Amino acid sequence: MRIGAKTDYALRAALELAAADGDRPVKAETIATAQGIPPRFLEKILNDLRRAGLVESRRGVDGGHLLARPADEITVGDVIRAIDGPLANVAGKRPHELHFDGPAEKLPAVLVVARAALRDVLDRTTLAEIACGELPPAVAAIADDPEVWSRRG
Amino acid sequence: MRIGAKTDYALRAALELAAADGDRPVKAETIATAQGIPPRFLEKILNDLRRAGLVESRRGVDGGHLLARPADEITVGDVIRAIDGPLANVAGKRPHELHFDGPAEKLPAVLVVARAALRDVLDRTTLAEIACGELPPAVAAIADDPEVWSRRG
DNA sequence: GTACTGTTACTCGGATAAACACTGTCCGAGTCCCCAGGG
DNA sequence: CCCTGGGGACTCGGACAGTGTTTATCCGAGTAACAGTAC
Repeated sequence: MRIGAKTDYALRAALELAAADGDRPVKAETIATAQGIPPRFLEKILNDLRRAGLVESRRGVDGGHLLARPADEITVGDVIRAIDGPLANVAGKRPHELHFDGPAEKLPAVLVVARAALRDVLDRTTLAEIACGELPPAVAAIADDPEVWSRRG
Repeated sequence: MRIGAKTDYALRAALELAAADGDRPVKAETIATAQGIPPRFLEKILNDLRRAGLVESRRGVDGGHLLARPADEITVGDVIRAIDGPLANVAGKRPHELHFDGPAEKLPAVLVVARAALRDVLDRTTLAEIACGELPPAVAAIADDPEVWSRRG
């Protein structure tokens, strides 16, 4: 699970929009200073999110950006996919498209299960839940286990 | 979860070693032709695996490579970490090292849980289990669900 | 009052670029085993 | 039978290169709201 700076920025920007969720759009620069994101780069990112249908933009005075859907209908997985493409890929292919011979035959199955495990977390948690600090019960239960935080990565 | 060609090669090479697990080493080129891996590149990969302590090598006639530990004590996660570094990183840091202010405060918790979910699959499944086609029950149960294979990823 | 025009503030989209990672190749050097040959 | 030397087979390690990705930056163009102005 490699998450680049761009995707990280996108997630935090989306959360900033989720928190400010009124009718009034939020300016790119407001988000940039709030989260310490390079302003010009952030514009590009918001563009990507807009093209993915997650964000809407308004030009002109008092313009800015706002979420295209309610914050409780957008998941972390949605944002990651908008920036990075599919959650899991192996050498450029999706895990379920792989075909190996010999002892590696069952390897794709393991990777597919790993992808499912990721989805189970990332597609279950919405921006609204993170923004107001109340994670889904299944996620919060694991996050409360200190073991999960300390061990090697 | 982005897995590059190199990590993919490493996994398949390790499985090839797991399957041939006798005392006699396997030549790099044998593995390369069996799995369709560029031979020179594979040598580099086997070197990385050796430096990570997963593989041992013997030079000379009848030399080659073999697993440093029994195949049922090496997990998929071990191989991925040997090639790629930590399973999860966000903008170059480990998920549990992140600190955000404002609405993104709980984001690291979600990512840590996602990492734990990945580990739960990748650190549970050993090379031996894949090589002989018998996945751990918890993994096999999910892999048998056709839903997991078809949906977007 | 209405229509027109200009200003301002912000987004949109593409061009540009440095740094880095990925994928793969090449080659010389090191090392081990086996066999041959001599004592 | 033992010892020694050579050759073949294979790994070791690093240098090198082409390509693509990441992480930005910059700038001109588009556009919406608002204010001011002429009729």
